Amino acid sequence: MEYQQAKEKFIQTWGTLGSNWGINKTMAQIHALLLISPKALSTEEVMEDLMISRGNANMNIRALIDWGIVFKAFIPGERREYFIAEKDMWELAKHIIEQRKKRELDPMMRSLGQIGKLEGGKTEEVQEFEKIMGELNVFSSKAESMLNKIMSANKNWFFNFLLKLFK
Amino acid sequence: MEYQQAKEKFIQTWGTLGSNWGINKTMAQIHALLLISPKALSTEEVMEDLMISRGNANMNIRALIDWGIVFKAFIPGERREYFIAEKDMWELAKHIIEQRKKRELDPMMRSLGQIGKLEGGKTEEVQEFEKIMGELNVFSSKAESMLNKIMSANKNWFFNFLLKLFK
DNA sequence: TTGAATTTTCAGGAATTTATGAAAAAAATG
DNA sequence: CATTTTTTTCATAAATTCCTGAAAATTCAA
Repeated sequence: MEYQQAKEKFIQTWGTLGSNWGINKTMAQIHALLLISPKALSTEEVMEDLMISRGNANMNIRALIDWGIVFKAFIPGERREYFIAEKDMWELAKHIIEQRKKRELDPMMRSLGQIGKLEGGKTEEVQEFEKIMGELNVFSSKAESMLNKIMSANKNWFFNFLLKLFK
Repeated sequence: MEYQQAKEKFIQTWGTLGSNWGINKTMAQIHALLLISPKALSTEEVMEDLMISRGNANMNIRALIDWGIVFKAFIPGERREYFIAEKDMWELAKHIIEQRKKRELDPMMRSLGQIGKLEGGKTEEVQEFEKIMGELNVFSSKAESMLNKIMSANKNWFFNFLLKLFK
């Protein structure tokens, strides 16, 4: 396959994946473009490559920066801003998971936390409700601690590797 | 808080969570309703409780069944169909993860797999592209094997519990 | 300062997704 | 079978999300 063709396929695929997971397609496509680009790109270049408007490019680049998976790159002698993506897959996954947790799961658990103890008689409905809420809490805290373990395990893989070498 | 109020809050919250993650709101709300319901509900009851149309209720209940997180319940002497949700949080998570992987991640990886070796000279772009593709592959297979381990670990928690009791 | 280059914002329009409701199909009853 | 009940389908409407482009704001260099 030819490079240009492969690149387009990747950008397209990454965009579809994003939109399936509630991330807007353009944002995911910009991310894909920066991910495979060996050098930092300007807003101008992103606009041209993906054929999107300035407003769209700007908004989505900012959003990627907010997520911590794209950074500004300072290019000496250049006035415009250039952008580059986080290329380490584990860092990338870590940031995405952290952000989504912070933005969506935490508010949800807080919202459910507000429910507190239910008044009135313990009807069958109320009992079931309280049971499910309890299980949700247990689940979410277990899942969180596991994710933390996984992420720190993979962050320290090099250290672990050294450890194994010498043990 | 009163039961009815808590129930509405939960359904609302679960619906928002779903739509953030690319699952349609009504589907998530029906799921929430069935999750906290101690008894199986009919399409009629779902429609009434969530104030949605028959078509909408039907389509989304079918989708939940497709996902393997809602089942038909046979109620003796009843003509209509009744539905009940998977209540075990780990089973629930397992099904959702499996399905999304199967429906979205696997096709993506397959699509990227089609890219194969790139023709022509190994320019800087081509090198970077191949590097990122390689890392994506490593990442996705590692992530998959970890998820499998986690899920099976939690499936066997009772066995592990017994093991600890006697060790 | 001034003015050119660059970035940001946002109202309105385009595109996509989701819901409705009535008709068709299917299933159960007798 | 014929009839009634229940489920499914799908064209169109409604709602939501996303994009554009031009104007406003900001930044920078001289």
